[in-house]
Amino acid sequence: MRLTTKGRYAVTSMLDLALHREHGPIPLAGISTRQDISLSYLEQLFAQLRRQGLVKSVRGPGGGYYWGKALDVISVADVIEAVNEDTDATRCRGKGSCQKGATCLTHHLWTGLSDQIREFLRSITLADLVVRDEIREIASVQDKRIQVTIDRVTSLLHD
Amino acid sequence: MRLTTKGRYAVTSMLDLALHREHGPIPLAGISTRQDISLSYLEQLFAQLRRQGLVKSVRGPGGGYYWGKALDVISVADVIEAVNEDTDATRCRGKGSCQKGATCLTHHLWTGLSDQIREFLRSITLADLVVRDEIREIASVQDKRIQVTIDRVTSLLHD
DNA sequence: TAAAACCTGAGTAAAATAGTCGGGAAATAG
DNA sequence: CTATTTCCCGACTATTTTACTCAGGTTTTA
Repeated sequence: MRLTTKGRYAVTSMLDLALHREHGPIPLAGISTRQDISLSYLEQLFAQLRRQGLVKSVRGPGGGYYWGKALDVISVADVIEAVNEDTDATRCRGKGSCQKGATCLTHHLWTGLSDQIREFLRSITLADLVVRDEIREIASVQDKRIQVTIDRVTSLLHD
Repeated sequence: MRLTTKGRYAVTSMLDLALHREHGPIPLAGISTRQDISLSYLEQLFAQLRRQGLVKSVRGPGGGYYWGKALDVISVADVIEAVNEDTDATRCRGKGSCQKGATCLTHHLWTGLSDQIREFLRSITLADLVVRDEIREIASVQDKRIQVTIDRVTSLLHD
């Protein structure tokens, strides 16, 4: 289990998806605009999320992504692990054969600690995050801001 | 809060230090041999640990490092943060001014989540890890293996 | 049939990781 | 006092990861 910005992007994107779920499939272009993440990078992240079954996709106009499981079944740990494809954390890949055949201190220590962190992050689901008021409010502000931008561009086009 | 191999090296080293604390100051050369981490890299890590007051040093022969605080006061989070000098996790450095002045979703989500992870890792101290039997046992095996190597080299020198 | 969306693979600049190298400075054992 | 042991420091470097871009697809619907 590693914690990096890549995982953060993935969690943020999944949360954006969850917050807009009433609008049907969500196109990546929208997430890209709202969360300021490049479209191509999002495509790569979602390809991994899709392989793990965390999201499903619909192609063509009106298409986009939607959650592949119930929100209270998708944990933060699931999302992070989906994009972080684990480089072995223990050098010995759990075989206990690092350091010339002997089991290393790192092995037991870090696998144990890593398991605890994973368990902790597994206990937090997307559903937990969505119900938080602060987050709902920010999402609403983001939506409004983008609507204003769209309106402005639209009016310019009609001048 | 990030979780990488760098932090793991630091935690492992601090634990090695803790396990050998009855031998007085522990030279980095010993940790390097036991944990298979390059001496120069250890020096860099311990320079950061020393700046954070997690370890103290004694120079000259018989010198080495020892813990700078009681083991039950040093948490895993302390050690990881000491070597990970935080690259801002939120892009806006906690100012809430990311994304053209508005507060981003990432900001609240990740700072909150990051705080929870930090709190969790802060609750685990080096003292907690030291008392675990598996770890004590592995350390003992490591010590024996190294003694055998030393004996072998010594006998070769006297042939 | 055109456009909107997903999909794929290859490439790439910047950053972080995981070191190396070379030379110190302080302390102590002999 | 001098050799050795240890910490100390800064610069350099190879590799990997991150965070993208680009150039093309394919699928589906209006």
